Amino acid sequence: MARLKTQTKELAILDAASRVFAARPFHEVLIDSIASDAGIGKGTIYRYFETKEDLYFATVVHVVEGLASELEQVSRAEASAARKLEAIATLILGRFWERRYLLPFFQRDERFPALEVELIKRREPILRVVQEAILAGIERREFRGIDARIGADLFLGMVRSMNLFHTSSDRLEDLVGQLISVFVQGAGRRAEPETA
Amino acid sequence: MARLKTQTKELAILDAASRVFAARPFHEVLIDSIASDAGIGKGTIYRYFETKEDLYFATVVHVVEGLASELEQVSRAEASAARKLEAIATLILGRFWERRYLLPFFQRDERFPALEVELIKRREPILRVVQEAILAGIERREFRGIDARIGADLFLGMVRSMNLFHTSSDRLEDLVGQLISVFVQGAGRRAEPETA
Amino acid sequence: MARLKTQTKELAILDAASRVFAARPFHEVLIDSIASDAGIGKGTIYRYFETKEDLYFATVVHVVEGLASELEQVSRAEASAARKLEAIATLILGRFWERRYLLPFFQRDERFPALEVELIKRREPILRVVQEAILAGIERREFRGIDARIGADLFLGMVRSMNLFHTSSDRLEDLVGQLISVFVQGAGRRAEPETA
Amino acid sequence: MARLKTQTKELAILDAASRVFAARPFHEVLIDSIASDAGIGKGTIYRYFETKEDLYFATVVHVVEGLASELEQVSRAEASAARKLEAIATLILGRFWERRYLLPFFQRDERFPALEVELIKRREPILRVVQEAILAGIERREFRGIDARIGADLFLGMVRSMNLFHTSSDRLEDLVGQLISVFVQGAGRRAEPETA
DNA sequence: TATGAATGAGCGTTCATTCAT
DNA sequence: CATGAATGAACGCTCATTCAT
Repeated sequence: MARLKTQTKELAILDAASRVFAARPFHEVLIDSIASDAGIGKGTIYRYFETKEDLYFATVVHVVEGLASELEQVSRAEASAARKLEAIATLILGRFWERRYLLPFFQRDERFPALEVELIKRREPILRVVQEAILAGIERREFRGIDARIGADLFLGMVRSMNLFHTSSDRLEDLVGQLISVFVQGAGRRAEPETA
Repeated sequence: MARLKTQTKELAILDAASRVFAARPFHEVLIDSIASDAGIGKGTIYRYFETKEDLYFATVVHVVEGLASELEQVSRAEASAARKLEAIATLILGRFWERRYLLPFFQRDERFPALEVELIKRREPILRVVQEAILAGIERREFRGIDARIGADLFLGMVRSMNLFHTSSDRLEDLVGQLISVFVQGAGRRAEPETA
Repeated sequence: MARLKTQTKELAILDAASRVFAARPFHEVLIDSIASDAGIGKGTIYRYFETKEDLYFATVVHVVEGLASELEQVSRAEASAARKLEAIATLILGRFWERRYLLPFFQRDERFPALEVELIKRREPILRVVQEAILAGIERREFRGIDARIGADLFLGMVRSMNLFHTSSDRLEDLVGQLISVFVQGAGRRAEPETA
Repeated sequence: MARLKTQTKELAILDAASRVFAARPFHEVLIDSIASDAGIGKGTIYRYFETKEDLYFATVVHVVEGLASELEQVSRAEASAARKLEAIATLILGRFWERRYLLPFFQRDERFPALEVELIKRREPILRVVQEAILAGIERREFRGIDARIGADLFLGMVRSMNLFHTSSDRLEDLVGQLISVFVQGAGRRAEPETA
């Protein structure tokens, strides 16, 4: 049970950290804020994480892993590529709708060159789920043969944009609908005329 | 001439600031670095800008305005919507290919809630150029009737992704090609009927 | 038996503390180190000693008393003053040969003005043994009539120097020999008359 | 003149530091205390010294060098060995009569193993002056052939004792007199009887 | 006007002490 | 009684900002 308690407190810290880091950039986050958000003393954080940077890194990993495992459920479902991507976008945006800052977690972060490689590795699972959805779409002849890595980056770039720039009147489903529509059909008109 | 000198020095500071802010997040940038990059004394910066935040804001405005005026050239050219968007993406990525950090300038930045509105207003010109290209495309019946504001956000999100995640082996033209191809035609296959 | 147990644990703490305090200055000693050296929990120390300073003080007293009782044996023995001082130096240096830090215990320590008086009182027994040896020497007309208090301070100062600056190639007996020789005969040559 | 100003401020800091470090052990000295003793802001100290440890080391060097150069004057004077040692003791004790803590500067300080070697090297000049006085005494047949290194350590150990344990009623000259008397003639009686 | 030395508020981190188990 | 997880006061160091020159 001590084990459980420890796990619990570490998780409480990570949850608090993910809330606080989500709201402000690294250097504006005070360890004190995280401690008080977690409802614990500042020193306690240092029982679980050696430095502020370690905590930041652990938080990114925590958040990304949580998201990745949810995304993998989606990925395993039987559905068309478009439906899968729709589910992915909905899930990511739903999770971060009110926390615009955390998304930088999924961006390159050159602040910590030493962690850069590791962060990119952690971003992989999410990128991979998108890539797999695209590849499955290509195999099922729903998608044409685009580069899946670049396609996934483009897709996630659109998701990030929707996260950063949605206004209070925007509805999640609408934005996802537009996003999927552009990603799948493109903005261009069908070339019907040319068949005439 | 004094006027000119002043202008010149202010510009020198803004140029230095745009280089330095482009390389690191706000809080890691030292006023000293900007001063020495500009080849002037640290105190001089405070003759032109009241605080570090003011300088940051002025730098964003400076960079965005420079880019916006270049983009407006593109916008006025006679070309298909796809070509215009291609030129826009090429211009933005070319300008920031080696400076991954500056792009956050075009993102919402909740660090300065007081400046938020102003920053969004400054981002407008760029967004507008993209929106106009899309609207022109719709008018010319090259594009279908998508929401131009959302379409522009999606487009810029893809551009941002290419900026953040390109590797050293990626070539600018290829990435732009893929981006335009996805944005215009989508990832989906043409509807079967037309092959009949 | 509970009494014995308590005594035992208190002694275990004091022994651990004397080892740890001997190795580093007060502020670099962690209560944790003492606890783990004693093989007990950190909280336990606080059952026996109110604060770190109290423990430090008790440790000095403990060490000094242990040394003093050994020195008193020497003092009671029937021997020349020179032999007694030799035995005293040998005993002190032997005990601290490998622990250069504990000797500050025998120095004035202005860190704790409140304890200063008490510490000086605790240092007394050692000083007294040396003083008594000197006084006995004077009485036995082996020594001339020097001030015994100052003489004892000078003697202990030499002992301290040998402790602080001996190198790995120095042998204890040699250093003690030189020390006694200087203290008893001085560095000066015998007065010429005796050569006549 | 800027050069002079800089020198002046650095010296002011070193002087303040030597006062403050002389009064308390390293870990009890606050950078703030040194700054306010020097009458400057805390940050200023960091313009001249990288860390607290660097400042400590520089202070030791500063004090020792100041003392060493004074001592070398003594050393070059034409006088008997006893007179030279008397002058040395008077000079050291006079300088530290009211600052008991600084003497640890001349002791081994295992706190900074990295600096240990360097500190011992800095202590050299002082030790050397004493050694040279002893060697000169031997050559002039005022002293017998004792080991000069050990003799110098013993001598400085006595000086240190006088510094640490003098009381308010002690007079400097008396203590120095006793010290020299013991070091030169020893505590032992002349062996007159045996000449009889 | 331009400079850069000086400043001190502010934050990450440590560790003696407490107290629930 | 014994423990060690939790605590927060305290301090070294940084860096935006000021101001004497």
